[in-house]
Amino acid sequence: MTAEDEKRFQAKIRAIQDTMFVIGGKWKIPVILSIYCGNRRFNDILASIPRITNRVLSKELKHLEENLLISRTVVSEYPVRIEYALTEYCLSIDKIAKPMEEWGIDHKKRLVNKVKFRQNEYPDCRQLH
Amino acid sequence: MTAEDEKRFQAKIRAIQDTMFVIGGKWKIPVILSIYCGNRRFNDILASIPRITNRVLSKELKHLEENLLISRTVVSEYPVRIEYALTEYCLSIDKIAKPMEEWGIDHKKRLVNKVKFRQNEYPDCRQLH
DNA sequence: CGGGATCCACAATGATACTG
DNA sequence: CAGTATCATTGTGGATCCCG
Repeated sequence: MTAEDEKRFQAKIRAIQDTMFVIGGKWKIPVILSIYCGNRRFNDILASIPRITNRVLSKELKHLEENLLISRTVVSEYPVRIEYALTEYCLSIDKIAKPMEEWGIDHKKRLVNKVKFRQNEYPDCRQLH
Repeated sequence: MTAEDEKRFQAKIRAIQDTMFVIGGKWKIPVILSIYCGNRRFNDILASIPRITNRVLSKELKHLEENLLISRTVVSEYPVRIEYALTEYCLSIDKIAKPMEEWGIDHKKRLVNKVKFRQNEYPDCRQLH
């Protein structure tokens, strides 16, 4: 393995880690999908995702905003509202979400006989409207 | 949003979370790439990934083996060796790794002016050989 | 309503030592 | 060599309260 190969691999790892940093974790995809589904206000999003707390949601929204995936708009009416929306750019994550979804489905079939498959079961999401 | 849409979204979220559970986290991609690069023995892999500890590596290897991405073979010569290798199936993660890599690279360009981009800087990987 | 501040429990990780 | 065991530390998230 040459030094150039090394560099390529390092770059690859970093890029993948970057992606995971942005959309990885327990709540980012649910938050994005919640907004995608029509929830625009903090408490609506909060209510739509079972078991999430306001502190965590707050952090996640900030993170997603910093990464340009969502926008935060102060609507200055009375009373003042705050609205979240997906950015155009956010739709680009479908490029990764799709393959991940497909792989996840395939993988589950492969492990159908195993018990210890997933630790953090994603909760029922019945309130997504 | 109908009840069926709801179910579809729940399934989508779960599938993506499943994928992240399997290949997400700090070390799984580095471990896979290390083996891909030719490291087959525990201590070689350990030495090739900066800052990983044997305890964590041990867990990661077990996790990857349970998920059929790597194989663990006891070579009964004298002295006994243990060899890790990628499975054929493991190569299928390229379907996700590629899009993630590309997205990560694009995303970084977009955030070139932001400082707080990535928290856990992946270490220099100079010992990957 | 949209969060921030604080406190606390538990999980994840590191360091070090040890074993078959 | 290929890990496990133990302990200390850190981090992460939940629960709760509070505030403009």
